[in-house]
Amino acid sequence: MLDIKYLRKNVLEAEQRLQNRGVSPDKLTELLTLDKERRDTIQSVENLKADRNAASDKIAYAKRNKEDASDAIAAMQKVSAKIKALDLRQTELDDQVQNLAAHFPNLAAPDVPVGTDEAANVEQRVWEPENYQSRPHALLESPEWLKAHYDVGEALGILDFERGAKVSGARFLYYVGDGARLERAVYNFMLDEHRKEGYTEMITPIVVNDSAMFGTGQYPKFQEDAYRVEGLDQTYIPTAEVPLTNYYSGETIPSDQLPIKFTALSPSFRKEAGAAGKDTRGLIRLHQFNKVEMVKFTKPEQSYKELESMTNNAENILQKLGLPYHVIMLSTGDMGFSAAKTYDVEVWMPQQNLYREISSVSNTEDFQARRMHITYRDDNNKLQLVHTLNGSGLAVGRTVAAILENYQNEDGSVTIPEVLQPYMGGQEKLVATPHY
RNA sequence: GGAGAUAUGGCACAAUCCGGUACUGCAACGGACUCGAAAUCCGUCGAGCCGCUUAUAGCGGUGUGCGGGUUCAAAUCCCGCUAUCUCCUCCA
Repeated sequence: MLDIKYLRKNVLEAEQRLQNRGVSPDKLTELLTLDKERRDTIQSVENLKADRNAASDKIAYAKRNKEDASDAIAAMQKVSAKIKALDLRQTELDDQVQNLAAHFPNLAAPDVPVGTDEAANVEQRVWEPENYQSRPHALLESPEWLKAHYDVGEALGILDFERGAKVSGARFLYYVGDGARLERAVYNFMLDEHRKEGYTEMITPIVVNDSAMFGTGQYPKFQEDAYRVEGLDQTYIPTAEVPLTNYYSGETIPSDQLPIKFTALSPSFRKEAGAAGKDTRGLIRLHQFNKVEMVKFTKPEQSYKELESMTNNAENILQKLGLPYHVIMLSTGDMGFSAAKTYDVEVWMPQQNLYREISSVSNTEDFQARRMHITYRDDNNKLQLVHTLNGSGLAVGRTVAAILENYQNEDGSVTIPEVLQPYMGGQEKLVATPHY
């Protein structure tokens, strides 16, 4: 949620910044008009209430002295009727202002490139392992035997998309045998790495209420992509960002505890409405996938430093796994609803010959904190909104996909990245196993 | 799932039956005493949110778990909801 006082006082600047995020200036005018009417109504009703409070005192005083107060009561009956009508009007206007404001995306930080889509994104840096040139995957033209991760997985008998579709539907799968073991190794490795960086590990509810979904900005605008429990005020989380960030909703965090860092593995559920036909095969786009998430609560002055370090925490995982990647800064048109600034980390997929998003790290500044009412006390003991950040660290399924493509061998086997071998009982390779 | 109870400031509580300025204590803050501190004494203290204005402040509104209703007036009466506790039932 944006600060309506800021919008009121900086109309021209706000119009421009909103336009950068694809919001027409008309919307702002509409909001501010409603807001003005709302404030006028408040003033009228508050004057009446002040009168009524004074009159009520007099009535109470008269009654205590056994005096007649029926004239005053009759007069107040009329005033109260007026107050009731105005209160009703004010509630309507409050709702309208809130509903409208709830659909405004966050404003972008000043250094975010302005653009309408991903074409305006700006590459920040590229990384690949030192010995990467020695592997065939780095060749500009992939060798013929190089397979897509889903073909590797199916040939090894460790990914079963068919049975996933049979039992659940499209975009669901079973991991089988070493596949399940590899997935488990990957997320255990990620959680251990984040723990070393000072993140507190959490296991969260994976069903949350509407107010939590509103708090992080999924609701009210993006309900069609969510798995909502029918007839209940509950939704299967699209990301652990929701329960992790809402952990402190409505609370004041003691300022000496900031910054606070959480990490959690959770399944993520997405309907992928509007993505029909995209990435229909493999682990890239599923209705249910595992993700290790990172969340931070910080003071405003430290949030951008923490954004950089959170991005580095995501990169660290890929570096230790030896997977090539690059980091891009998203443009104003490509960022998510709640973000003020976002870095995407994209991993190299040699068979597709392109980078795929494997992590998205955002600073939402006080946008989510204002929706959730998460505050701290500053040096003057005044309540201020915290800044919240979130990032994937990383999408587990996509990491498995990247390993299968980057570490596959000509004989169809897959070498297990060294850092994962201790998590797989010392196993060094995935080879085809008899299957069920 | 069934029955009962509870929800009031940072904390602990009173007022609820029978509607009329939300009591008191602790904590906190300011001051006195003291070389200093403790103790003691005096004073202040409804957080947050909203609006207005002469804007580091002042005034007003709101505010007794949440949402409604009745009333000139609701912590108090009525309806709905949520959470917590106890017991029963069930269960991993």
